[in-house]
Amino acid sequence: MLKIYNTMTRQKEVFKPIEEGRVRIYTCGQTVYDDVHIGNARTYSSWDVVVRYLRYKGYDVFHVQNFTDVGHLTDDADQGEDKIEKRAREENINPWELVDKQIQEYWQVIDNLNIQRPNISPRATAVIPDMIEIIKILLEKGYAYEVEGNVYYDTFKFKDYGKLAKLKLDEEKAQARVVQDPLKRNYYDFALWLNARKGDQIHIMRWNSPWGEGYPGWHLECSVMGMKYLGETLDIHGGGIDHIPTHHPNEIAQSEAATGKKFVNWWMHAEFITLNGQKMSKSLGNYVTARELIDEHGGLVVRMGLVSGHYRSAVDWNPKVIENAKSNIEKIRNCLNNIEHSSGGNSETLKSAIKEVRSSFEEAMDDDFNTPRAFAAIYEFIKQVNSSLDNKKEILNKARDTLIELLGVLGLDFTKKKGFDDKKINELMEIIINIREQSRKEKNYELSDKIRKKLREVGIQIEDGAEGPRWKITT
RNA sequence: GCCAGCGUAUCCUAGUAGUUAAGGAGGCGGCCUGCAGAGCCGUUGCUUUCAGCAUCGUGGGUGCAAAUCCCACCGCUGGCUCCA
Repeated sequence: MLKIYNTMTRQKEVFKPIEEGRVRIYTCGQTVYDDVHIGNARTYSSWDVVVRYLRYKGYDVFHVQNFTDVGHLTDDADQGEDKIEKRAREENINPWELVDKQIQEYWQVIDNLNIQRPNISPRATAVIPDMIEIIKILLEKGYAYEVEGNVYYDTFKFKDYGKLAKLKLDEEKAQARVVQDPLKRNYYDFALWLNARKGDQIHIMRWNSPWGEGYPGWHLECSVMGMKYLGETLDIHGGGIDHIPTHHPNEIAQSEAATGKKFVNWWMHAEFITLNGQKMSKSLGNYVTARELIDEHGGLVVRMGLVSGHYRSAVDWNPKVIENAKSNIEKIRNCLNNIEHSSGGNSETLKSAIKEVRSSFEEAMDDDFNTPRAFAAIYEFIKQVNSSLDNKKEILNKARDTLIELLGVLGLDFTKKKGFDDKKINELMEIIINIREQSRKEKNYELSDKIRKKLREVGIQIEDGAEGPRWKITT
C-alpha cells in the first residue's frame, strides 16, 4: 500500500489515483536559460524514482514536464526582465537559439543520469493559444483584471489563496520587501499576460492577444499544460520546495478558478540539497553543474549520490557522498561479478532471500519512496548472495535479475558491464593472464606480482580466486 | 525581524513512542590467499571474564515506556529576492 507525503495536508496519505491503474503526473521543469545544476538534477532524479516505482507497481504512468522558454522574469513581483531574453542578449544570440541550445544540453544530462524522459515535454511557447483561452475565462469569471495591456490574477477573489504554503496574507504582506508592481491591486496578484512593450523596450518573443501584443506570465503554463495533457485534476504534481510559497499557490488559484475543480490531489516537493554544508548559489560561487559532475565521476555515480538520500531530506552534496556512491557501486558490481563467475552448486538457500529483498524493498518504497531503506534491503541481500554462491546456477541468475531490476527502479543501470567488449583486448588479457599463471606455478612471484601491479596502475585489477584468475576494470 | 525545518555513534544516512538505534562508508581483528584483491565473520560509547552502565545537540517535562510527544536553551539550514 503506497503512501505519499502530501504537502497540502502535511502528512503521508494512502495513494489512490483518480482512474484505477493510471497515474497522471506533472512536474515542474526547467527554465531553459542556464545549465542544469546538481540541485536540478536531484529534483528530477527524485521524480524519476517516483515515476519508475509507480510503473514498477503496474501503473500506467503519464508524465508531463514543461520547458519554460518565455515569461519567467528575474523578479517575481513582475517587475523584472524575462530570463531567457536577458541571457540571450548577454550571449548575443536570438532567444529561440538559446532555448534550443539549452534544451539539447538538458536532454544530454537527463539521459546521462538515466532519467526516463517524460511522455510529453511541451514548451510554454507551444501552448500560447491555450493560455489565452484560460485568461479569457478568468477575466469573464472576475478572477482577473486588465491594466495597460497586462492581465493580472486577483488573488483576493480566490478563497484559500496560499493554503498550500500556509500563507498568512496580511502579515506576510506587511513584511514584504520587494518593490510592488504599481499596476497590481494586491501584493500577491501575479501576471497572467504581459504587455510586450515596456517603455521603449520590445519583448522579442511576443504574440497577439485580445489585450494587444504580449507574452504569458510564468505561472500560467503549468496550469495550462497540466490541464491540456492530463485533465482538470492531476493525481500528482511535483516540484522543488521553492515552489511552495508562490508558484504552486498561483497554479492552484488559476486552475481551480477556471475549472471549479480541485487541481491536484497530491502535491509533492523535493528538498533542496546543500553543497558542502552551504546553500548553493551563484553569488557564493559554489555552483556546480550536473555536466561537470557527470564528466568527472560518470552518470551512475552522480545518480547513486542523488538517490541515496530521501527526497524530502536536505542532504548535503560533498566529496564524501561521491566517495560513498563509488564504493557502493563497486560493491554491487563485485556481487554481480561473483554471480557471473560462480559455476553454482546444489544449494537453494537464496530462494527465500530473493523473495525477502523484494518485499522489504517494496515496503520501503511504499513508505513515501524511502530510498535509503530500500538500499538497506539491497545491501543486506548482497551480503547474502556473496555468501551463497554455492546455490544452483538458476537461483543465482534469479538473484542477479532481481538485483538489477530493483536497482533499475532507482534509476541505477547495472545491465551494462563495465569493461571492454573488444574481442582483441579480451584475447590480449588472456595471454597476459596465462603468462602470469605460468610464473605463479613456477613460484616466480616477483614477476607475477609485477604484472598485477602494473596492470592495476592502468586500471585493470587481476583477482586470483578459487576458480582461477579473473580481471576487471577499476577506473 | 517574521516563518519553516533540522541536530542520530568516527563520518554519511534511516528510524518519529514499545524487546539488541536499520543500512552504508571508514578503522581495527580474524577467515580465505604464496601475497594482494574480492568476499565472509567479528568489532568500532564506557568498564569488561560473565556482565553491567551509558547513549540519538543540551536541560527539563509528560507517559508503564521517549531518538520519537511537549517546553526552554544552544547550534545549523532553508524561505520571506531568482531558484529544483
